[in-house]
This record gives sequence, structure tokens and C-alpha cells, in this order.
Amino acid sequence: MGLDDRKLDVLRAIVEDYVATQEPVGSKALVERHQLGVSPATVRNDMAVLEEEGYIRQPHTSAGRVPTDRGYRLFVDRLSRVKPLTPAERRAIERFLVGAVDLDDVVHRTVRLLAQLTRQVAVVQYPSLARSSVRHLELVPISTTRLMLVMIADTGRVEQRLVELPAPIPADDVIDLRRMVNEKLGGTKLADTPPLVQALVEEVNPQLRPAMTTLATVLLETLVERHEERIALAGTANLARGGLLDFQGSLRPILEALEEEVVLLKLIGEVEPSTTRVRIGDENEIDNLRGTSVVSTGYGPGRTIVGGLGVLGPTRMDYPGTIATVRAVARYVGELLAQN
Amino acid sequence: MGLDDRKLDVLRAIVEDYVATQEPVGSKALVERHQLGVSPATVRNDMAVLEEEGYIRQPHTSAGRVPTDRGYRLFVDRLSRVKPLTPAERRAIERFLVGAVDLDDVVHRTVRLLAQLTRQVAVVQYPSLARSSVRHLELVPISTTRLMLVMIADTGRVEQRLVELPAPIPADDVIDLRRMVNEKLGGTKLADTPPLVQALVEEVNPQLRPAMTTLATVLLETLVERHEERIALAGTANLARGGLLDFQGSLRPILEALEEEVVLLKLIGEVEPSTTRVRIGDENEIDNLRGTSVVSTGYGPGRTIVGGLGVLGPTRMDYPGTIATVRAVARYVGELLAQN
DNA sequence: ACTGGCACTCGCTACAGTCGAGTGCCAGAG
DNA sequence: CTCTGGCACTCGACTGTAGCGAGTGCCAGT
Repeated sequence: MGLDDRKLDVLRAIVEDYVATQEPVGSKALVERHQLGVSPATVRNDMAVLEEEGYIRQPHTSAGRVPTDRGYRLFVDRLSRVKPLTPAERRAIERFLVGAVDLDDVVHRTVRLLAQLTRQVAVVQYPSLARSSVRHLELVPISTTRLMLVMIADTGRVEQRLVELPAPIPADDVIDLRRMVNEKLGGTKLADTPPLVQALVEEVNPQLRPAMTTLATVLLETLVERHEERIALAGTANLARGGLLDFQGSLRPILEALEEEVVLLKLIGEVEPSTTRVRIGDENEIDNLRGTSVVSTGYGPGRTIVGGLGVLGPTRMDYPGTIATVRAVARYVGELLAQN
Repeated sequence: MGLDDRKLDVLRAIVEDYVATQEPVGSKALVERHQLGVSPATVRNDMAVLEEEGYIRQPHTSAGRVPTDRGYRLFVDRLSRVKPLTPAERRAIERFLVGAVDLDDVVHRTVRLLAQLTRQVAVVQYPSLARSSVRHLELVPISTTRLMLVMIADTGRVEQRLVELPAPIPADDVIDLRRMVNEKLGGTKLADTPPLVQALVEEVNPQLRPAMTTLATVLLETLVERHEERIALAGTANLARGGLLDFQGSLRPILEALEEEVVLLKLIGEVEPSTTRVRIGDENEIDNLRGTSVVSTGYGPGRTIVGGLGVLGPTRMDYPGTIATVRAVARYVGELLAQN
């Protein structure tokens, strides 16, 4: 059945009031605070329908109504307009991000900024290596059998790994190795490197082969297997704000989930289109995080996307405001990266 | 007044029982569970004295006794023997730390291990730059006006910073710069570099001076001003374990404190002697962390100390066990680093 | 289609009563 | 002088009852 306009108005009013007050909202309070132009009784009838359709529910018989996940979903999809940022927020963003000296700095500032603006838990993914290109590979001899491999990506990311060589290697050979890997891999998308690395091992002259083989192993491990992705987190203290009224009872499962990089990546890393994604309550794939909502989006220089960022909070959150903030921050970060 | 041996036994028993059960302990339960060889009435008299001296207190009139911070302090200083680790714990430590590929990996594994073993919040400081020596400085040209400065320390730490040059610089000059900084700074303690860096700027030939000046600025900034110290954190979910019985009420101030690097450094970074440090409740300098206890110690290869690590938990914690674990982990990590 | 009225539900608070763990004190034994 | 058993006392935790009030669902009337 089609919900008529007034019922939608009622739902919107319920969501807004509940988000603001954190208390179940009744029919009387609703007509007082919003100009609905009808009586409480009418609103009650509308509420009954909304409840039947699963958009709101009553915590107890004698209490007001609270939006369900489904109700929030409808609200986000059809009833809310994106709130423009206040000038103060704009200024905060600029002030916070100006003066960042390198990628690490940008990411840290961003995640703190997001946490502060939204008053929720913020998560920022470092530019994904999979979406980066190799800018330079550096080999620094540590001893005759040890090299430090430093990879610098065009996104500003720098990764290093220790390479333990099977046999001592003269300094000149290190130079050769460096030249070869840079010639072959420089400028290529990291996602495309595995076959190239393979080729390197096969083409190299026999004398360098053992060294190149271990080097290749480390390269593949670093790029594909291990950390590949990095994540920054901030604002966990905000979880404990609502006096535990949100997150029925225990923060533990949430904190546990937030300690798993894999989980965080799932949350904000899956960025396909450049649109903002909102996951509400049960829509979350992570069991520990049902009961929370996640707003995430991709960021990157220009129109490309190199990573994701977002925030996590109670389902009872200010969606329009949060979405606006997340988008704005992502855009600013993109601009910052574009200056590279 | 001198507490006689039995009173100390009583205090020990109270601490042990309270830590185990999390409930105020009464005189009757005490004589039942420990072989004190006296009646409850006698214990009560002892308790009265202990309370008067400030080692224990009663939450309510009709409840048992609970140790005070002062009581825990006495317990830690004089009444507890360090618990040897179980073989299972030893094995866990080895299994966890074997196979770490580089410093980052070591630190991350260590912090997770500590959190898991102690079931508390674990903090590990990366080897302090102030206590490291420069092994190598690398300059990688990114563009004609940008260099990536990569510093590798003998402790395995690698720091990088982008250097924005005032004017384009030819490739040969970069090589010169690299040679100069390495000759001058290579092998020196980082704490001693500032004057050397200064000297470099003054000695360099005029053509390279502008580049060297900005390079020097970045070097000093990186080493002295900025991150200098890095920290890894794990196990925050353990805070929410005790059902909020510990940490009267809110986790918020604690989580807030844990997000501040400065605070964490204060907690575990001040390592003077190689001994283990225990801060109990109010002894903590950080206001937000009164009500928690911190066990910390230094670690490093051989007898030297390059950084600190420790755990944070409720004042009601298993001190002997925690101290033993923290020490053992620190020792293993030291051995691991010594293999460099 | 909306409204006012009314009976009903049920969580919240206050209050009284009971129970029991634990204490402090004291007189007496060793 | 130290320890012990006994006893009265305190006070938090729990239970049950009662009244209140916010909020609802339903219905008859406009």
C-alpha cells in the first residue's frame, strides 16, 4: 500500500524528534512540535499503519514510537535532504587540513577531523595500494645480506620491508637490481605487477637470480598478501557518549570489531561508485556491528577513487548531517591529494 | 604502627579474593578460603586496623572490605611474589613473535599478544628515535622540486617525509646531498644530530645551500618536533569486559585518554631503570586514568632500552600475573630486536 | 476523512517489609 | 595480652503493592 504524504511526514517527524531527544515520541508531542495540521488522534492512526508496515515500533505498550532500521532506511532514501554544512564546519575542515606535510599527516588529521565533526567513530583508509602506481622503488643496503626495500607510490604511500638475502651481495649488484626493478615496475599499476615481477625473476642474469628471487617474494608478499591496506581510526571515545543508551548495553563487540583491520576494510573499503553508502543497523554484514550505522564514501584526487573513509555510530544518528560531513571531508581530502 | 604478619596475610588474602571474585570480601569467607588459623572475629579486628590505616575500605556499612589504592600498593611492594609464566603462556609468546618480518610487524604482534595474554589494554612504543642511531638517510627524487627523505635507524625504524624544495634541483645534486648527510649523520645518535645538521647547512657550498636548508628543517622537524615517537595500541575491547563494574560507570574518559599519543607516551615512555613500573589508581598523573592501573617496563636489545611497553587495566587486576607477563614479553621482544 | 472522548495498558516511582551478610563490641577463656 | 564466641545492630538487596501518567486503540460523531 502506498503511504500517503502525511504518513511520510509523520515518519520524518518521528525520526527527527527521536534523533534529537533520544526518547520514544508520542502522538501528542509530535503535533505540538511539528505543524502537521491534524490532531493527535489522526497521527495515531497514521502511526498504527507505519507500525504495521514495519517502519516504527513501540518499545513498550505504553510508550511512544521509535523508528526501526527500515524506518531509517526510508527516511534516508526519500525523506531527507542533505544538510548544507555550516560555515563554521567548512572553516574547521580547511583549518584542520591545511598544513598537512605528508600522507601520514593528511590521514591522521582527516580521521580526527571526521571524528570531531560527526562526534562519532571515524575510519579512514590509506590510499589503496591496489589503486596506486609505483613511483619509485628504492633498495637501501643495511648489511651485505640485508636490504631495505622502500616503495613509494604515486598516491604518496610509502611502504618498506626488510629483505633477507640468501647470500651476500656486492654494492654494484644492488644498483643493478634497483635499476631493473624500477625500469620494469616504475609507473605501473600495483595491481598489475605480479606477472611483471615474475618476468623479472626469469629475465635476470643468473648471478643476480637468487637475490632477485627473494626480492620478488617480498614484493609480492608486501603488495598482495600483507598489510596491503592500512587504516586509521579515531573517536572511539564517542561510542561511550550516549550513556550506553545506544548500543544496548555493551561496547565490547563494537570495540572488538573495530580492532580488526579486515572488518574496518569491509566497512569503508568497498568503494565502487563515487556515491555515499549508508548501512543501517541490520544491513551491516558484520554481526558485531548490527545495531550501528555506517556512512562511508570514497575519496581520491579528481574523479578517481583511491580509498574509502567514513564514520560509524548508533542507528539513531543525524543522517543528513553525517552524510554531508562525510562527503565534504572526502571532497577536501581529494583536493588535497590532487595537489601532488 | 607496624602491621604484624597476620594482618599482612589478611590483606593479601583480601586482595587475592577481591581480584578473583570482584566482590567485597567478608571475614567469614576469608577464614574459609584461606588457612589463616584464626577465627572470623580475630580477622575482623585485624580488618578494623587495616581500614584505619587506609589499606582497605567498606563500600557500605553492611558489606565486606575492598582494597584501596594504598592497599594494592602495599600488596604489590611487599606481599606478592612474581608468578612464573605457565608453559602455555611461554609457548604463546614464542609462537606469536616468531615469524615477524620487520619492525612494524614485531610491534603489532607484540601489542596484540600483550592484550591477549593479560586481557587488558596493551600499549607498545616503537623504538624511540631519541635512543636510535642513524643507519642511513635516503633521498628519492619525486619531481625536480620534491624529494622523499627516508631515514632508517639502527633500531629498524623507518621514517619518511616529503621535502618541498624552494627551487628545482638537478639529479647530481641530490646525489651530493645524500652523500653529505650520510657522511655527517650516519651512525650518530639521533639525539645528537641537531648541532650536526646545523653545521651541515653552514658548510655546504652556496649552490646547494637553499636545498640543504629546507632539508635540514625537515630533518629537525621530523626528529625533534613531530611524531618522533610512535605508539601501537590494542585490546581496548577488554575495557568493556567487566560489565562496567570496574571504571565506575563510563569508559569515555579512558578511551579519550587512550587516543592521545602524548598521554600514552607518558604512560609507558618514561623508562629510566630497567625495572618494571606499576602505577596504581590515583598514582597516575593523567586525571582521566585515575581509577586504572598501569604496568609498564622498558625493552630493547641486550641490556639497553629503546622503548617502553605495558598494559592498562582496572586497579582490581592480577598484579603478579600481569607484571610477569609484561616482563616476559619485553624480554622476548628485546631478544628479537637483538637479532638485528 | 478527521476529531474528541474514553477505557485500557504498562512502565516508572515510591514505600513498606523482609532477609541476610557483615560488622563492632564485649565478656570470657587461654 | 590475645584470641574467641556470642549478640545486637546496620544497611543494602530484593519483593510486593499501589498510584501515577504517558501513550495507545477504538468508536461514535461531525
